Amino acid sequence: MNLTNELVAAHLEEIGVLMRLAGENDFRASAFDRAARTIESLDSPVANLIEQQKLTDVKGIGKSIAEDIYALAETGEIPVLSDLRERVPDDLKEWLRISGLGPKKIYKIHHELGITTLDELKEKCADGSVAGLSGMGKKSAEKILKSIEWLEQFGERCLLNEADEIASALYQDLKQLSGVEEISVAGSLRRWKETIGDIDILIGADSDHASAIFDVFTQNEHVVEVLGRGDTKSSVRTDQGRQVDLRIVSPKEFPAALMYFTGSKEHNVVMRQRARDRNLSLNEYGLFKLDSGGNTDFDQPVKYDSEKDIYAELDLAWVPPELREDRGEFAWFEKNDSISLLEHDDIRGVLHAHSTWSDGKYSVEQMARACIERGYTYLGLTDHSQTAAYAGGLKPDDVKRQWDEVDQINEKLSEEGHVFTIFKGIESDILSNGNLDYDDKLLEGFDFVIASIHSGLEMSRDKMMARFKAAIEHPATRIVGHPTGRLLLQRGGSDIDLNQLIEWAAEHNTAIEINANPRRLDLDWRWGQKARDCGLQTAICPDAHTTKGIDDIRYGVQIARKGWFEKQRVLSTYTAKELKDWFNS
DNA sequence: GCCGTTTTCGGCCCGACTGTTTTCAGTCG
Repeated sequence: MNLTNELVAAHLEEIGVLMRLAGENDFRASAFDRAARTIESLDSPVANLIEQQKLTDVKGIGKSIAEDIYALAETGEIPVLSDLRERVPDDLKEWLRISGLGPKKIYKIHHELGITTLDELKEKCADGSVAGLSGMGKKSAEKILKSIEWLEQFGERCLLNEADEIASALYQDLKQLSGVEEISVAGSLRRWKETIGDIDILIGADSDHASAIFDVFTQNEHVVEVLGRGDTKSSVRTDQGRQVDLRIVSPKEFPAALMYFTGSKEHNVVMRQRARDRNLSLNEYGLFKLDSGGNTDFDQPVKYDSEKDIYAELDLAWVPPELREDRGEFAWFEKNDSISLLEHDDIRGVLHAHSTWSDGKYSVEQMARACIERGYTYLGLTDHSQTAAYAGGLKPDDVKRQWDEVDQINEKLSEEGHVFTIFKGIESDILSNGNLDYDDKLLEGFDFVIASIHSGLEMSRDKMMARFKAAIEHPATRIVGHPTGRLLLQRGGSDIDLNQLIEWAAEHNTAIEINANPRRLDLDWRWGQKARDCGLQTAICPDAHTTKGIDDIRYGVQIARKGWFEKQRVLSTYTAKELKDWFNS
């Protein structure tokens, strides 16, 4: 059995979840969580470690979990998981998504009322059975019902752009209030995760202003429900179904609080452990010495003025928020003062955009002018190829007419004094046999080809990889488009071996795009370390179908940063001349 | 379940808030 890292991680993670639901020791469950994340972020195949019987060399994998993985490799299953699956109904996992319900309460409700489905849970909340359980009450039952309603209407998470819009509006609203000395978005939005659950906003203000600030927050026009309100924290639900948490701390404590509320949880756990190792305690108010009993001594604070100071106390350089995922940042920032990551201003041009020739909404000229307005110096036009009939893909004759039009517009723009180039590209379908979508002669005429899969996404892993291999080996292919084909919150991607794909692409001097459309963000940032090790090139591709779609580049830049991409490995930072040379290299 | 140059056993990150309680467990981030 060929075990992938993702598959092993998924098994371990499921054990962790089911253990909690089965009411078992939380630390034990956490050990499986940690092991899952470790395996997932390995940049070599776990299969090698299995073969060499070296699993326990990996930190966080002990004898017991190693044996579980060996069992998985040999028999295809893990006894402890099989056992858990029998004991814990699958439906209960769904309940974890309900806010206010954790493993303990789920365990209690399931056991004492003998129910497993979401519908049964709704019934028992409505008829008073849940309220009758010890430790639960009428309010708990109401909260559960309400939370299920929200969940069914809006889902658990939203796309990055939606969260970004909600947060920006609230940020603007709060920023100007009197007493607000510091304000920042925190949480997963500050870390630019690809999807967002709750939105976190942090304010530094003296406590006598807090009440007035919370008043404005809870009375914002988009707020439909106030979920909670204390002296330092308030949570609301907006009309788009998102929960927003606002924390107010004193300006002095702002840096520590910002670090704390930015997370990730995993990053914070390591930070606190590092503090403990240095006889300190880290919390949202700062760093403190430990007293003789090993407890936080709030009378002995360590002075700091910024996040940077706090990292420095723990022998680390400042970690950009995007990298705070406990995926290698500690090793890096122990040894290095900083990291050179792609910046927004580095982007010089737009690669991957559609026009009215296929399924875009604007003409080539309109798209080009929109790029110019935004200060970009080239447009890599890539309409769909002929097989994408649903998207108005170009027949060979269309291609030649489009080339003529591009020549004319290039000339016209040049006459107007613009230093701007439209590159003749195509987003060629990778057919099921791995061929590109035109004959070689026509393909040669393009400045560059983005090769993407749009159909047959469900093929087996082996067949998908054979398709990609053939496409990458084709001399015309310069960029691989949205490799997994996932649509965030809608459908998962194809089953492919991304580690292998990255190796192949890097070997053939072919780039893999970071599709910047917030529904895709594919290549996923989690493969950033592998890409870095292989020297893979990428491009920030808005996949724009409208002029406004060009602005999605900003999400792509953030994801590239999150994937540890530096400027030199991003084609979109090249000048038109450099890019042309690279296309022909 | 994992880990350890103070430890092979006994820890494992920490505080706010809520709802249920009369002192705290569970959830959340």
